[in-house]
Amino acid sequence: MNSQVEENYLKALFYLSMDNETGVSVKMLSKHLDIKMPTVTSMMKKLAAKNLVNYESYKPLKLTEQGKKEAALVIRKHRLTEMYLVEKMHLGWEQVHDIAEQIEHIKSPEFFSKMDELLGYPKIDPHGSPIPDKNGKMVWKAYTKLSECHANDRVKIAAVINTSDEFLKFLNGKDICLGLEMTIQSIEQFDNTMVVSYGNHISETLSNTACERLLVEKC
Amino acid sequence: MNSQVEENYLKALFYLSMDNETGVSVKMLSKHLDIKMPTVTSMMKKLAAKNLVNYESYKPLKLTEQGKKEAALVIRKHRLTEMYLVEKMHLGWEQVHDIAEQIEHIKSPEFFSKMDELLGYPKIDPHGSPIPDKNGKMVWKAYTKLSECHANDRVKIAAVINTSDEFLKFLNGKDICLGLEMTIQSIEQFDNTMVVSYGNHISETLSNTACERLLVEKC
DNA sequence: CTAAAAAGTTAGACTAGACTAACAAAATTA
DNA sequence: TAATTTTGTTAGTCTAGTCTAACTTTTTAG
Repeated sequence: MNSQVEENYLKALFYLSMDNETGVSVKMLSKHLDIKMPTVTSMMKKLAAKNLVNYESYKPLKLTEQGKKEAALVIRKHRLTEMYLVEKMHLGWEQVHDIAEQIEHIKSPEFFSKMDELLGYPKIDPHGSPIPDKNGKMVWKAYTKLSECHANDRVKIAAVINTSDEFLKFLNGKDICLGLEMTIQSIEQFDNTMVVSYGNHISETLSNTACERLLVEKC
Repeated sequence: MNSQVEENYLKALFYLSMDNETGVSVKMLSKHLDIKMPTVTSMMKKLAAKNLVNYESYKPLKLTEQGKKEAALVIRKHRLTEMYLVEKMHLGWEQVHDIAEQIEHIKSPEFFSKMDELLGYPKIDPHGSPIPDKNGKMVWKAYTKLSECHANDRVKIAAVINTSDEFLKFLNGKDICLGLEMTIQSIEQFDNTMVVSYGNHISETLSNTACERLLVEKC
C-alpha cells in the first residue's frame, strides 16, 4: 500500500508523462510538486524499489506498467470525487479540486465504488477529463479544440483543458458548462477571437486563449 | 492547525473523558489508541504546549476548554460524515466508521458545512450520538435505556451506545433502526430479556445486553 | 571542443511520530 | 509501613519525508 506522499509522486509523474513522451526530468517533477530535487531523487529510488518507477541515474523518469496503473487509480479517485462533489453535493468547480486532492487518498474501495455507482459509472469528470476504470485503464476520446473549429460549426462542450480557478470562474460567469451546445457565429481573422451563441447568450465573444482550452464534439 | 495524529489524540481524550470525570490516565489513552505510553507522554507535552491539554507529570490528563472545542469539532466532522455516508450514499452502518475515521481529517470547512446543509442540520448521527455544532457545543439529550423501560411502554429508538460492528449487524438483522417505534410486550424477570413488537415483527426477543445499548424516547 | 551553466546526486541534518530499555513515582497489598 | 506491582517518565533509536551544501554529470554556448 502506498503512502499519501508516494501517491502524490505517482500522480504527478503520470500527469507530466502525458505531455512528455520521452520521460520526465527530476527538475520538472521537483517544480511540479514544489519539492527540492534531492528529495525527489530519493523518492524515485524508493518507488523504483517498489517497482513503480524505472529509475537510472541521470536518465529521464518513467513509470512502470504497475506504476501507471496505481497512478491511474489515484486519478480515478480524484476525478470521481470531483464529479461527486459537483454533481451530488453542488459544490462549485473551483472549490472541488482541493477537497478531491485530500479525499483521493482515502483507503476504502467501497466508498469509491459507491460514488461511481451513484454517478452512473461516468467516463468523464466535471472538467471533461477521462476517468480511469477500476483497472486503471483510461479511454481517451478524440475531442477537437474549439479554437480549431470553423464558423457555422455547431459543437457541444465536452471537456476543459488545464483548468485553473480563474478559467473555471470565467466559464461559470459566462454560463458555459459541460454538455452545452453552441454555434460559432464568426471568427476574427487577426486574433482568432470567436463569436458564439448558445442559450440566452446571443453573441458572446471568446478569446483564442479560452477557445484553446475548450474541447468540443461536433454535433 | 492540528495534524491528523494530534486530532486523533484529542478525539480519544474527549471520548475517554466522558466516562471518566476525574481525568484520563496515560495508560488508558495508550490502550485506546494502541500507542505505547512514552509516545503518549510526549504527545501530551506537545498538546500542552499548544494549550489543548493540561499536563502535569503523574497527574490525570485533562483537555483545556480549547482542547475540548477542537476535539468536538473533529467529532462533529466524524459524525456528520457517518450520517452522510448512511443517509446520502446508502452505505451500511457497519461500513461507515472506518471511512469517517479518515474523512474527519479533511481540511475544508465548505465541504463539511455542505454535508451539514444536505443533511438538514442534524443534531444526532446514525448511531444516535449527538453532533457538536460549529462551535463545538454538544447538546446532550436525556435518553432512557431500553433496559430501564417497563412492560407496555411504547418507545422510539433514539440512539445506540457503544456501537460495535457485531451489534450494528445484529440490529440490521432484526430491522431495528433509528426512529423505529416499538412496544414492550413483556420482560422476563430472571434475566431482563424483553419481548417487543414493531413493524412486521410481532414478538421479537431482545437480550438485556442489547437493551442496555439501545437509547429510547418514550412516546 | 572546451568552459560555463543546468540538472542531478550524495551526504548529512532536521522534524514528526513511533518504538524499546531503563529508571522513577505512585498505588496496592501484605 | 515496607515490599511489590503498576503507572509514568526519560533517554535514546528508528523511519518517512523533508531540507541545504557540496559535488558530479550532462547539456549548452561560444
